[in-house]
Amino acid sequence: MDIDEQAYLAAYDASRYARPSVTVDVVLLTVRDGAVHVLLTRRTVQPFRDQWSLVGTFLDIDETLDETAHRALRVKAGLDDVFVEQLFTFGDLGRDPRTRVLSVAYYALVEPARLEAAVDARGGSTLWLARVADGVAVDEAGVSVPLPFDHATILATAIGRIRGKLGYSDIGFELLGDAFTLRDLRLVYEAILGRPLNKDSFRRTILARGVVEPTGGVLTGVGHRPPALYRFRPLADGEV
Amino acid sequence: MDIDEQAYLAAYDASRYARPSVTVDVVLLTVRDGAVHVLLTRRTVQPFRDQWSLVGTFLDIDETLDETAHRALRVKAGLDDVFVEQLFTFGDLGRDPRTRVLSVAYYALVEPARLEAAVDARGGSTLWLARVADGVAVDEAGVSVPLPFDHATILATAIGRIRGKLGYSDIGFELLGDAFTLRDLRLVYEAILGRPLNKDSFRRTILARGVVEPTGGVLTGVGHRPPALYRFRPLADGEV
DNA sequence: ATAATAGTGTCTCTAAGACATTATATT
DNA sequence: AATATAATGTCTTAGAGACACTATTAT
Repeated sequence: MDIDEQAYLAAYDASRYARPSVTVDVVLLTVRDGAVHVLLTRRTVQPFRDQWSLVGTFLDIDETLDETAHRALRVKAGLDDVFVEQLFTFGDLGRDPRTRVLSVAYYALVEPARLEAAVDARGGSTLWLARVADGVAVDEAGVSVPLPFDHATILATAIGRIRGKLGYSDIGFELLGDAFTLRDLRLVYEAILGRPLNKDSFRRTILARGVVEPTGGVLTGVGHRPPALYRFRPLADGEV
Repeated sequence: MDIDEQAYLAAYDASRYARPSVTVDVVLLTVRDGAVHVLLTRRTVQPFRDQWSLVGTFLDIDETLDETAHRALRVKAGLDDVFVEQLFTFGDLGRDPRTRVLSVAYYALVEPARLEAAVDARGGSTLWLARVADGVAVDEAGVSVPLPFDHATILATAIGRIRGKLGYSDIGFELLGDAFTLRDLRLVYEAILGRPLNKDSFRRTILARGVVEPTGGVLTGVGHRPPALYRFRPLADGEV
């Protein structure tokens, strides 16, 4: 860095350019009872006060985007150590009635037990694990839930993204606990894809990929032949 | 919207929250001579003055992110009507020495003839169509070119993304003109994937997908049997 | 014993790789 | 005529769907 550049940086005034506000909104998903669910939080402030919305917060000036996503989950849902991945940045002009606000959207995947515990801890009036049908949040009666801002678009985008990533990544395992049956795994896949999968091919394909290994245990008390339990085994670099 | 909400919005002060600066940086790619190339522009201002960088600009407060990407291409490279798609938003703390700057990165794909015309129009001292090897911009001697900010990461991310999208989208056709041979198309795929493809399977797979149709013409003057010319045929909705 | 799902084995079908063969231009 | 690539056809191989059959538990 030369003298010119040092002088330039010292004199730099960030307010010369108009700057938008930036939020991070997180689509926190799980699969329960064969259906995708999204964690919604009731807004306590204007605008859209009392409406159910995605978990989000304004970006702090000294934290990375990933850190903002984790902070939103920690503060708004009491969750730590959640798998998150950046989804898309939404920047349409009218998307926030207050002012120009960009939303850097993330999706997060977590096993249902942890989400249910989070909802129980905060109480059902502030958190709600809503079912998602065809990319739309719906209530118990199957009626679609209106979401503020462009959160409906963000949710639908997240569903589309993880649907696509399911085939070539290991994100499906984020939605399961430490031990699971191949049936559990298949139900997760079917819920996300929204269609049934061939039971036999699924077993063969998953086992052939080598991404799961038997724990040695079986699941008993199910009224039929006990299925073997598996755990996720991340493939070593370069391993087939 | 109720009275409370109207009053709230009227009184809203965006400066309450710290706001980052936001740029849009575009990875403008093409395939020429069997290799991926990226359009770089020489920086005329601090920081990193005179270094080659991606095409980018600060977000205007009243334009969408897509519009900013198109404006960057128009102003910095003289290109209109280019295919662009959002890539990822980069927000690490130290990525810009001036202040906190988010970069919403895009990639753009265009046929080589248009890019060469753009470089010729502006002159080689401001624009450079650099070859990309293994996700890294290199000069004529194959030596890697240092890029400012985290532009090297952005470029590598773009290459990875289009590599993945090649299999399940039609982005490959953005890199070709109106009429092309199946060989041209295969060379584009091979350049992006960085590996040779089976010639026969490629022909069969592409034709079976039905995304190209013969123009009726052939390419002559090639010293061997003239190959048929094809054009891109976007599939109708629901069409296999 | 019955019901229900787990798990194995086999056949078929489809798509891709390998390779041989014919076609048609330039030189 | 020689050469180079286009284009077609056939054989093989790998993986997924379909389905039959056996295994093992709870009730």
